[in-house]
Parts: sequence; C-alpha cells; structure tokens
Amino acid sequence: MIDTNPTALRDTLREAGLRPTKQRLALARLLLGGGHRHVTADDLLAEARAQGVSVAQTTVYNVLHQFHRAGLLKEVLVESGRTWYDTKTGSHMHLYDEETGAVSDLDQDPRALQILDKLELPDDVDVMSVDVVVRVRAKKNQI
Amino acid sequence: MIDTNPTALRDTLREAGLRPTKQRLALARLLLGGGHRHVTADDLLAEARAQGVSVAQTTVYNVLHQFHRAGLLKEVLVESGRTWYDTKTGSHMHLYDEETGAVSDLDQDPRALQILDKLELPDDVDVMSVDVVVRVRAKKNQI
DNA sequence: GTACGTGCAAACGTTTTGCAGCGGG
DNA sequence: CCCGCTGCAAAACGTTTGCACGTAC
Repeated sequence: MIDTNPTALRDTLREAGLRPTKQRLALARLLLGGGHRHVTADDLLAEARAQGVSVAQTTVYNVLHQFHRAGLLKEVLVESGRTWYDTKTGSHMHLYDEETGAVSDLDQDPRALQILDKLELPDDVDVMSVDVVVRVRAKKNQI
Repeated sequence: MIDTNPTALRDTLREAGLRPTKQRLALARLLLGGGHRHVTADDLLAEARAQGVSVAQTTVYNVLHQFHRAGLLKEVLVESGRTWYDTKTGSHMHLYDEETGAVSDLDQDPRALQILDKLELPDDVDVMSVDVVVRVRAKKNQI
C-alpha cells in the first residue's frame, strides 16, 4: 500500500520519474489516497472537477497512461471502447457485470492464482500480465 | 465442429433463428468454414470483399453480434477500441502480443481450465464466461 | 532558462444508429 | 405480402494528436 500523505505522494511520483505537478498530485491523491478503486478516464475527470481540481481531459489520459507505465495502476480491458484502471496492482481477477458495466475485484483462492502464474508458455516471450475476467449477470429472481 | 457444407450452414443459421441470407451465408462460410480463426470486423469485411462477396460494413457488425449471441462466436476483448471474434467457442485461453496486436489460442493443461471452471463465485450471479488473456512481448534476442 | 507538462481543439478509428429499400419464406 | 435484413450516410463514442502556452526545478 502506498503512503498517501502529500509528501509521500510527491516522492511516489518522483520515484516514477514524474514531476509532481498540481494535476498529477491531485489525481494521485484521488487514485491512491483511498482504498482500492476501479475508474475510467471519464470517472476520474468528473471526480476531479467535482472536487474543484482544474484539469483537462487530455491530462487525465496522460496521467493514467503514465501511472500505468510506472506500475501504479493496472489496466483492465473488459469492454471494447473503454479502458478501466485498477489501483490494486497485485495479481488478482476481475468480475464484470455485463448489465451494469460494473467492475470489481474477485478475491480468490490463492491456488487459482498460483496456477495462472505457472502456465506453460512459449519461451520466446516475456509475460506482461495474465488477466482473468469473469463475466456475469445478476440471476433472475426465481424463488 | 460445425459441418460447413452449404446446406449444413443453412441449418446452422436457422437453428440460431437467423434467416440464411446471402450475406450471412457468405460470412458464415468464411468464419466457420475453415479451421479456428481470430478476426476483427474489419478483417472479415476485407476478406469478404476480396472474395467478391457484396456486403456492407453495417451488416458485418450485425452478423458478428448475431453469431456471438447465438453462441457461434466468442468475443475476445484484448484492446480497448477493437473487438476480436474467435471461432473456437469452447473454454480456452488467449495469448495477446502487445507489439503486433496478434491474438492466438493458448492450448493449456486442462487442469488450469478446470480450476477456472470451479472458481468460488457469488451465488446471486450467472457466469457468462471466464476469459483469460496472457499479454506477452517477444523477448529481446539476448543470445 | 529549459525541458517537461498542460490544455484546447481537431482528428482518429471503431462501432452504433436512423431510415429507405430489398428479399426470403 | 410481410417482417426481417441490408446498406448507406451520419453520428456517437472513447481516445489520441498537434501545437501554443505554462510551470517545475
């Protein structure tokens, strides 16, 4: 877990090779300041502006990419057309509700994750990530 | 495996509740007629036209959605912005090359798939699919 | 001072929509 | 004949790009 007081956020950014600008600090606070979160670029932009942070859409996209490259965020691809970002960066699975579009973490028996970390893969490639998405729909209430 | 002679394709479409129109038959032949394939809407449109099939882009999108809904195709979401379709509908994993954008099937120890089929999930939801994508990059040639 | 960051507007590529006309049963 | 299907054009969507201005150090 990342320390989230202002000074620590500054250091986190600097360690990632990113200048601690006003916008990056504000977005870092929103993303990393609370518990684990799943956000889209649009979510983050709206949230930032709702809190009075002055930031452009372009900057939100830039920052999400930079944080992703720096390992501070995980990209979650569950819909074609929108990219989700997850502040929980460790190995885990995702649940995707096809009806509401909601993304959530799936806490799972560690053995399942171990198996996925030990897949037999071609040895001429480096594995960047192993992404698991469980697509679900709410059960119709059938008493 | 689906029988792919013209009459059988007709029946496949009818069983899916879809009229065997000229375009749907042509696209069904391209998709289901050969071995397993991974295509995007654009790929399929280009291929159809290269073979002299008269079909509109809209229709390709319509047909891909209809075939997906009918269980004839699997959707593969590996990039935000483009949807891939896989003619292999059974449970399996995918390999995605982040540099070339290529999608391929990952043949895997059946035990890994069994684990995925037995995940502990909330019991108020129906599982539509469990999708696994392994993101890779070619290793730099380092002798 | 200078390299990096931000923000606007315009462009991008894929997918979706509205609607007139066509064709399978 | 009718309902579903096709095809065109235009719009919509999230995202990316080009470039002038601003700011951290």
